[in-house]
Amino acid sequence: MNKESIFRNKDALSIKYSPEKIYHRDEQINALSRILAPMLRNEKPSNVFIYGLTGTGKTLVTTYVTTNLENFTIKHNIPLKVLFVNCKMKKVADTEYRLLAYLSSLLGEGVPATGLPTDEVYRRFYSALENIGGNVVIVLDEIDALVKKVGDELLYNFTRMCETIKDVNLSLIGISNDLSFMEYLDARVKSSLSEEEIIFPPYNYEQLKDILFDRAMVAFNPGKIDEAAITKCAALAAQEHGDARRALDLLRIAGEIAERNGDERVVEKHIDLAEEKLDLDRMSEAARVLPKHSKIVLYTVLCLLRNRDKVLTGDIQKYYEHICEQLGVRPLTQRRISDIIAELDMQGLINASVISKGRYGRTREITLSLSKATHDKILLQLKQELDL
DNA sequence: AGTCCACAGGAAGGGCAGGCGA
DNA sequence: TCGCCTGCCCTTCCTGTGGACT
Repeated sequence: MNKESIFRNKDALSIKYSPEKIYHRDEQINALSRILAPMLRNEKPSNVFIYGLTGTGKTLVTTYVTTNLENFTIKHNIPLKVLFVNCKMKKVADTEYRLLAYLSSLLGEGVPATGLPTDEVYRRFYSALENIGGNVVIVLDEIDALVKKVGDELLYNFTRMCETIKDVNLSLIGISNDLSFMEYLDARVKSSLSEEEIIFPPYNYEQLKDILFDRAMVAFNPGKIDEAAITKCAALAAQEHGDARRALDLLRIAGEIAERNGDERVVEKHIDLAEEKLDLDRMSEAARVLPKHSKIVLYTVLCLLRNRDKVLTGDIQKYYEHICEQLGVRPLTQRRISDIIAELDMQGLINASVISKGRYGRTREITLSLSKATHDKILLQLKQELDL
């Protein structure tokens, strides 16, 4: 209690924090503002498609612009409603039905979590929209995840809705991490959704430094963090496609580690420790919430990769069945295991790539990119969770 | 040039749970 | 309570495929 804390305002390093100044995104802010401006004259704006890798400020800029827009319209008495949805939110907006139900609830129209036919949910959503009237902006964050899961028919319906609905200026903002995502779409959806496109390039080292120094000023007490630690953070994040979110996480965790160790200030060493911890935490949490059979498959992969650097689907299948026998559970079929491996790959828990071994068949080659310590800890965690 | 392996991955559908409305 | 709907997990059946081998 007597010691001065390292942090002054830790929230400044979280993703929920909206900084006073957004660095190196003036171009994108202006572009989005110009696109949405027609709403201020009660005219329908274009739909917008926003691309950029994780941690490039897409969501930050979008919320910044829409919040300012809302504040302005409240002052000038212009009807505007902004609906923000993260399509990756499990059990909330990851299917067509749930997304519509969630949007309807934001508009004040209750829709049960399941049970209704989809056309009825659409009908309720339409009527909620028409009741609200005026200007409505729907922001679909991580839209690529949704489309990959449920197809593009939903977007087709949405874009049709933009054109047909009465008395409402409806505009869609789609945000995606995946640059190739547009290729999956139906041509009509593509042209309608991307009337306007805004691209968020990755931050470079210098830009990340500006952002981190700015946030560190707010987050840490004076003299509690080394300049070298911040530049190291920026350098690490710049290597990883300029992900500002990761850089901020690193800084926050480094601060926490320093505080816990009772150190005076945050130095480079703490950043290294933070990087290790970040990897472990991400893996550990992802592994913890996996369904049972996915856990067994992950456990299998970790076991097999303890003394070699790659495994194939067939090896996993055999060992998986062996573990299932040990546990006394009925093993799933190869078809399902193939999907589970693909799911684990999608989540970044393993790296799987399809390769051909000529006359020895086509298969997936699975590797890991974990430190030895993380590997062992996750293996142990799964072993305990599975009761092995 | 043709064969053939060991899967990948699409399609269809079963079965169960959760929920609504009559 | 019953009929119906969606979501989810899974199986079965099937076709497709890259490239080493013959």
